[in-house]
Amino acid sequence: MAGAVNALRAKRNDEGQRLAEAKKAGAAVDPAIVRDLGELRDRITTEDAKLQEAEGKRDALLLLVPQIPHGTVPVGKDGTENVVVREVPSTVATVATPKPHFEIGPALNILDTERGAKVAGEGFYFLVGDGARLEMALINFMRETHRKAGYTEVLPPILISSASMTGTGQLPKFAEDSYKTVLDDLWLAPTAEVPLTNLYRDEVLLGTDLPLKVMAFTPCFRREAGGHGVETRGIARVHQFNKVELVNFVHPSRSYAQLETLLSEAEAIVKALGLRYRIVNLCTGDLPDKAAKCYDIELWAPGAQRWLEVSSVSNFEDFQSSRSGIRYREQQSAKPEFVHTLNGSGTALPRLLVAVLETWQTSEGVVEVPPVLRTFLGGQDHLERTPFVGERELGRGRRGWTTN
RNA sequence: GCUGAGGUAGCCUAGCCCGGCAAGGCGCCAGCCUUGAAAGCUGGUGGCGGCGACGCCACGGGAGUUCAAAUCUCCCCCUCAGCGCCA
Repeated sequence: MAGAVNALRAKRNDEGQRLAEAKKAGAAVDPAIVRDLGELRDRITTEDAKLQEAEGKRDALLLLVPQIPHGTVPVGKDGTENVVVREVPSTVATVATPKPHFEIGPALNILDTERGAKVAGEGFYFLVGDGARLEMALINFMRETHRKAGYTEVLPPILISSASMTGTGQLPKFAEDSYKTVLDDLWLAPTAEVPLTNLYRDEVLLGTDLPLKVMAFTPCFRREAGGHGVETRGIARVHQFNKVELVNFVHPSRSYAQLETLLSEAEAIVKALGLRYRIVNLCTGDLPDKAAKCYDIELWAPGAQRWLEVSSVSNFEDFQSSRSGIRYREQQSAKPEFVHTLNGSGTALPRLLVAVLETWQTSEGVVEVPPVLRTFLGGQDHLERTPFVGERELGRGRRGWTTN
């Protein structure tokens, strides 16, 4: 079909050229030829319209085709058949009856979900005082760790065009999972993966650029439609959270070796914090459509008695690069080929914060600061309670009316 | 947001007024030359299809006029300058 239109166009170009030359030579223009060419144009227009329509349908379908899982992905129907690759115990002595973060946080007044709901609604919260400082310390510890591992830090846009959302696979399938602005065609990034991967959209990288490692700390926004119940208690599942994201652009022949490296880079964070964690190889039934292979890092929250996913480390092969036109060329004469894109959270707050609070509590109302974070908290070795504020806190914070 | 000027190959630029195969430079690659290098010379250097000769597509994006559009018309996007607004 494409070939037929091509041939018609070839004829038009050829005849048109002859007409131009004849005209230049001063010959009279034969009206019959002009009429024939007009008819030819109309045929091209109608044939091309058919072709465009067919190609449009094909492309829309192709966007829905999932990535084929890698051979090392276990076959399974859902999350229950994921394979735990390894589990690493905490290096911190646990208290007899650890409390969940949603009790520790309010007791120290470093976490305020009630006022979060007041200001923005269900699924939003405030970190206050040392809660905010601990989160920033975690972020800065991660940024420094990854910078030393060779990452270039980026502060990206977090409002994202539809084209970029399509390039990384958020659209068309997951539109209802993201927030969209009303007056503009802009989406709130659900993850820094979107701006970071689209950094080099529609570009050809040099073979010597690879592997290219970029990271970004950003807020992330997710509607989490339908996700309510016991799992949403506290801040393990919220609409806005911070995350340090790692993205790699890799030569296809090295992407699976790089996946292991990326996993170890994300793992280094939770290990340094002394947390109990496990690595899970997602089975075919639980694997996201865009990923060819994906490891989850899950943290143990001793207070809530739950595993919390803090990182997904994935190889997308050319799923994203083909949608977003990210290619590389080995040498000038070579054709450009699609790179492989990988990404991993390195890692997501606030679940990391949850695990730190629950793991590092030493006794009633006391949370120690993990040693690796102390330089980021002015040398402080435990969290201070934030003074309670306002009438609603009477009776909790041992404050009262002024008495003079 | 307003006014004006712009968007041409990896980069820089000509062509646009006046429609008829996108010219040149830089950079890069290869070859020649050279003890080696530089310089110089020759060739190559957008995408898709084809084993290939070759063909089609491509001048920010889209629509239109025309036998024929980088060139004319309309809509949109982006960049820059000035003005306005603003953390």
